[in-house]
Amino acid sequence: MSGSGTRSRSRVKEPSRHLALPSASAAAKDRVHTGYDEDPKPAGSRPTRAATMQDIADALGVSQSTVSRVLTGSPMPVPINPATRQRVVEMARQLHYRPNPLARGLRGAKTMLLGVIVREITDPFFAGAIDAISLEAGKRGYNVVLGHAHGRADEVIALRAVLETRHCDAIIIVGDTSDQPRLLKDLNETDATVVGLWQGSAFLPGMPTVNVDNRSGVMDLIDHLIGLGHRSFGFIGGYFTFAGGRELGDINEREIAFVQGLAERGIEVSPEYICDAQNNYAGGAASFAELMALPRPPTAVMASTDVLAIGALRSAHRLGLQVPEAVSVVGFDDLPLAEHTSPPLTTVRQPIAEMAASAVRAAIGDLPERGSDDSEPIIECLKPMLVIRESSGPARPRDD
Amino acid sequence: MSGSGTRSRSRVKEPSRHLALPSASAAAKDRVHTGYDEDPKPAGSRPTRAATMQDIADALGVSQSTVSRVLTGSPMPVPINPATRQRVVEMARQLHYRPNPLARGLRGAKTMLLGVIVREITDPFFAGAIDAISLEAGKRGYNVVLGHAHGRADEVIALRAVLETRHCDAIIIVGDTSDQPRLLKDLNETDATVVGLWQGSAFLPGMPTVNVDNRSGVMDLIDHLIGLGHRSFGFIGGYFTFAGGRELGDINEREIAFVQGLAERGIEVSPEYICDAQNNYAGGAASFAELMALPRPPTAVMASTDVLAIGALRSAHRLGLQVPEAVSVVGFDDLPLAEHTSPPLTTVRQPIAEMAASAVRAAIGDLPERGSDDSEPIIECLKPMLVIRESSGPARPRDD
DNA sequence: CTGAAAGCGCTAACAC
DNA sequence: GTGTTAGCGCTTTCAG
Repeated sequence: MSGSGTRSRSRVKEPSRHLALPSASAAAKDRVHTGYDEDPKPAGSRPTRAATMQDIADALGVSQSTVSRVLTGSPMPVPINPATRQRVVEMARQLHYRPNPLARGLRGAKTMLLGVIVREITDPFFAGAIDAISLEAGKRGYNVVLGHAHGRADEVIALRAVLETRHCDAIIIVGDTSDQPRLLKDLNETDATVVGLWQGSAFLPGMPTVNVDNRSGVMDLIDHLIGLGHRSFGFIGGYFTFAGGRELGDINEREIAFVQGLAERGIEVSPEYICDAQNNYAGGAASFAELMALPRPPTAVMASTDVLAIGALRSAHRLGLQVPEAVSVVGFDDLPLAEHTSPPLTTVRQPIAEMAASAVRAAIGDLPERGSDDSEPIIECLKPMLVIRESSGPARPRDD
Repeated sequence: MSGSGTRSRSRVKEPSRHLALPSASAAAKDRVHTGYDEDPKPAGSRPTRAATMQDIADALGVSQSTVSRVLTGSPMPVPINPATRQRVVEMARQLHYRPNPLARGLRGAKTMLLGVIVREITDPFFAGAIDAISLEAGKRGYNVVLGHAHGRADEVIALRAVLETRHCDAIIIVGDTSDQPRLLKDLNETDATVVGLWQGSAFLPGMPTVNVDNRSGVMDLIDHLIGLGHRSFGFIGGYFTFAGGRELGDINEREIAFVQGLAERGIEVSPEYICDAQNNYAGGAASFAELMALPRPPTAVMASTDVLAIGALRSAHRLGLQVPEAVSVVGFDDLPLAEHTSPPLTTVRQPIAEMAASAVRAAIGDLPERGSDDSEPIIECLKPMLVIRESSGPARPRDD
């Protein structure tokens, strides 16, 4: 059967297709003139073109659909002759066959790509987040496409790019984006599922979101500090350059929780005890110095992120201030570095892995086997955990 | 002309396609079964299906190829009636038309995706590298697909995934992979360009690679230290868990340069002065402690990465050793954190941005406008720069 | 068990 | 200027 009506659309190997096939079938008359390339191979660079199913079919004298059936995977809807199957598989390997995901995608298959939009990879916290997400995604056979916002203006563009290029089955937005109204609007025009992670309180209605319970973390910190005798506090907020000076969701929530929580404990904090800085080491250092320069500096400083806290620690060292003897410093996040600073940082640990897992689950569904469970909450809010180390200690006696 | 033979493949909106079209156009008579969408929208979940060119064409009563010509971009090979163009553009917007990259890709278009395989995103150095790469790629309209190796076994798999899913036009491999022979072999079967970044000396012959000049950096450090009077050195090498205990390319090169460079200056270092550790803060701390526990501890410790050096700094602090008075500590990389440690770290700065730019250029060619320049070297090796801060100082007088 | 045929959404060579 | 036609590589009926 390999001789006669075996083709129709079964195109023939032309000189143009640089792929050494075992044999050339006899259907040359079928061609109209594809005009597709008389071997314009530029300059001995690219290796041979990837083999297609048709190549395998032609080489074997079977139909392309048979090849497809064999190679297409397990849920064998149609029984196939073991012998044929065997030959196909063999030839596939021999030809280094690789399925073309684009073609599969066109037919409706998933791309197995998860888009992740993030503000700063360079921020150790987000780096960890990506790590966790990509690990989780990997478990489900997904790869991560990074939509990286290096600056305010770029963000929208990055996102558009990931969207325009609708390669992604789903998208996770990491970090607050309330300053990017268009971004979220755009997202709604995608057919991909969009979920938010660490969106602070700024999530979009209807968008599945997973957050940390910032208030809970801050309260733990406050109670810990108050328990140590502190009554005078400083706060370092943080923002990213391109957020237009606005604080971002989570950090903003932490600041509010700080002020409110203290108030609930009968402690008022005046505005000069609250600093804002760029969310990086230098910003934390500068703010800390500002706080210490106050007429009556606080005995405890709470930084809204570990990065800021680490900057503060450095600043204290430079100022000759012992931590925690002279001032206590606490952070938020519990970065890997937090236990290796001098002194090790008291902070609040975010359940990054769980949060990432949750977000990924919301984005691309449960592990392959399981069915979807629509009863899940749209907004999840996980509690962080207080981690007491050495940067917090008894309040030094007030001077007054 | 819009009336007669207008379709053939111009398929009709069937109930299955949930897309609300503005009007039924004159081509309605063509329809075989107009029921164009009883809006069978499942259950208020997914928004409407993305519009296709055909949808636009049908709505306007023009041919799909006309739509394609209009929407396909600038290099207008064929003149189009401004009026038609206008209507098409308008309808496209109205229908929220988004080109389907998969279909375009099938037709041979680039995916505009750059694969990046990296060992650890969590390592601040690599995080910075990704940042730089993604920035550079963005300038060319490319997005980054992360192939993340969370552990030894996974690496090959991650890579395969990125390859299997041949979405990427090119791939950059960040970090040494000589322990992954299969990986590089696999890569050769791809039709995407593969370039190596920080491959150490382990690059694959023929694969474009860009590296740092590790020897040059180490020599700078050595000379700096010798200039300060140091004669007794310790070295902290590093490896990743899954590299099977082997040191990785760059780190390995640094160790060799360390030993050789010192030898050239007439200084021999015995093996116990060379420690290996996992390349993280804890590893650096442990190795430093080991070194200090030696009968005659070195007066200067060179860590092969800043991460290790930062761990060492922490260890020194815990041991009550002043840096640099008691010991000098130097690193390699110049992480953002390096200038915010206590004391700020003397290290060697890698030209990350330039290296990333170089790699991206090698991977996806020059900026859109420019033509390709084949005269470039396959292997580039950039020189790092010594950055002297406060963690290095005069050698303390020898006890003997 | 296997082949033929119809597209997925888009580009491009060819007609009028 | 615009329509027709042929696919890109693969999945999926529908017929044998």
